Amino acid sequence: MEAANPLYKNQGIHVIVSIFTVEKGKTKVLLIKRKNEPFKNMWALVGGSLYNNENLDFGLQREIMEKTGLKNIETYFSGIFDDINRSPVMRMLAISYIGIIDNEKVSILKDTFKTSNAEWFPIELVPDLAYDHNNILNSALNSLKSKILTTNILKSLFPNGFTIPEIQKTYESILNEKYDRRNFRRKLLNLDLIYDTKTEIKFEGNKPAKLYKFKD
Amino acid sequence: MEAANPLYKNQGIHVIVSIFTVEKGKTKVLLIKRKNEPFKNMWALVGGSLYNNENLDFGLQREIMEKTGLKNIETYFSGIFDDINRSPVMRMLAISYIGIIDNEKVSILKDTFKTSNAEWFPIELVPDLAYDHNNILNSALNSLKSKILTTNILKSLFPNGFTIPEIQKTYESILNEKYDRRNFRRKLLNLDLIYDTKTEIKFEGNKPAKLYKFKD
DNA sequence: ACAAAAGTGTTGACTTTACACCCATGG
DNA sequence: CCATGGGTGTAAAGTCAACACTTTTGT
Repeated sequence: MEAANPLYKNQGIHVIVSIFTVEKGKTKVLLIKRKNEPFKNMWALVGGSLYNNENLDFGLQREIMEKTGLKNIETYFSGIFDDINRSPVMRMLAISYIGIIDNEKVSILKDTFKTSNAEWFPIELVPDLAYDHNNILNSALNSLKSKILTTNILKSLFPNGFTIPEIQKTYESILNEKYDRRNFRRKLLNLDLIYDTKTEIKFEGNKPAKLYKFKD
Repeated sequence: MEAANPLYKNQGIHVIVSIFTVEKGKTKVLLIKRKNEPFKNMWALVGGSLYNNENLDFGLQREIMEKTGLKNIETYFSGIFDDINRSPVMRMLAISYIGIIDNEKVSILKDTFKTSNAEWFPIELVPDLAYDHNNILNSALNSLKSKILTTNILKSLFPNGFTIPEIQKTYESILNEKYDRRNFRRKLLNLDLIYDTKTEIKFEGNKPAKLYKFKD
């Protein structure tokens, strides 16, 4: 059925995801280079237009797949962007999500039907992006900071588990803070988000560390 | 400009608000009775379809005005409802908000172009609602409960200020809890959301109470 | 002077912070 | 046996929960 009132027509929904990783103490975000108008040849966050037969998560996963080749990325709601003119094509509402993955464990398609490149950018080196994606990314980064303190969002970064000193570095990278080793461990354990796998990981020349995993 | 891909067409956005009040220890929600299809003659939350030339807040305020006569209601984001078939007419995404006002200080239009009635319903006596509005209301109530603990959302209930014992009853009504008077006062003051107006309110036969207001 | 509701302070329990020592490994 | 980084405990400070008495007003 078609909408009668012309004011109801020509509206669409963008689903956008800021996919983060943490590498050597740097928080990075995955950007793709657009092949098509509008904003042809500009860098952009991953995402695109929702189809009218998709719910939000389904459409977002399709867009992630189409533009990066990645499958089953866990995403978390971040915010809504409703500027009337945020797209030059037609009125598009953007619904923004965040995700986080280990960039060394995945391979990203650099060339797809709609993209001509894909790169991880350290967040302080992000260029001018298509649409209002710089804004969206900014707010996504804030969401990331608050989510790692209360949810198991980092699970996707450590699918095989992690040691406490290892994940502490990740927290410190994302939040730009330093924490006391002993108190950090206690606090993280008290959050009841992780459990001891009762296995140990050996490093070169150091005492082996306990391996933990996030609960579901 | 029209979207090319038919999957991009026929999508719309509902802006929906659960407007609450608290009266004699009861949390109530404002419902309107629909005059038109779909869901003709059913009760529903306030809201409707966003126009393509409106941002979310503007569209929401217009809908509130059209269906209740109320102006300038402060609203807070609550959630998104993306079921593909949540509207029988076409694919509609719903963006849900909450608001809270003093029902004794406003007058609600009972008959408008699109509504044939409007009533405050105690939340435990809410009937079957149009669309997925029962779901939306449920989640809105949870948002309300968490927002009163961290934001000044109750400001709109007490535009002229409040005494601590008075607002404590409101907290207790919404959260269904009882609190110690002394600890409640200390906690609320520590949140840094309110300030002492240095005036007092006299009640019949009681010690006068200090008047506080929410900060902006 | 009494009833009704408002205002205030203290103690113990718990949580959070700061901080120092011992342990396991590889070289 | 030494260097590196991992693991743990404790004391002091701060926060939160429980609780009782005093104040102001109208009658």
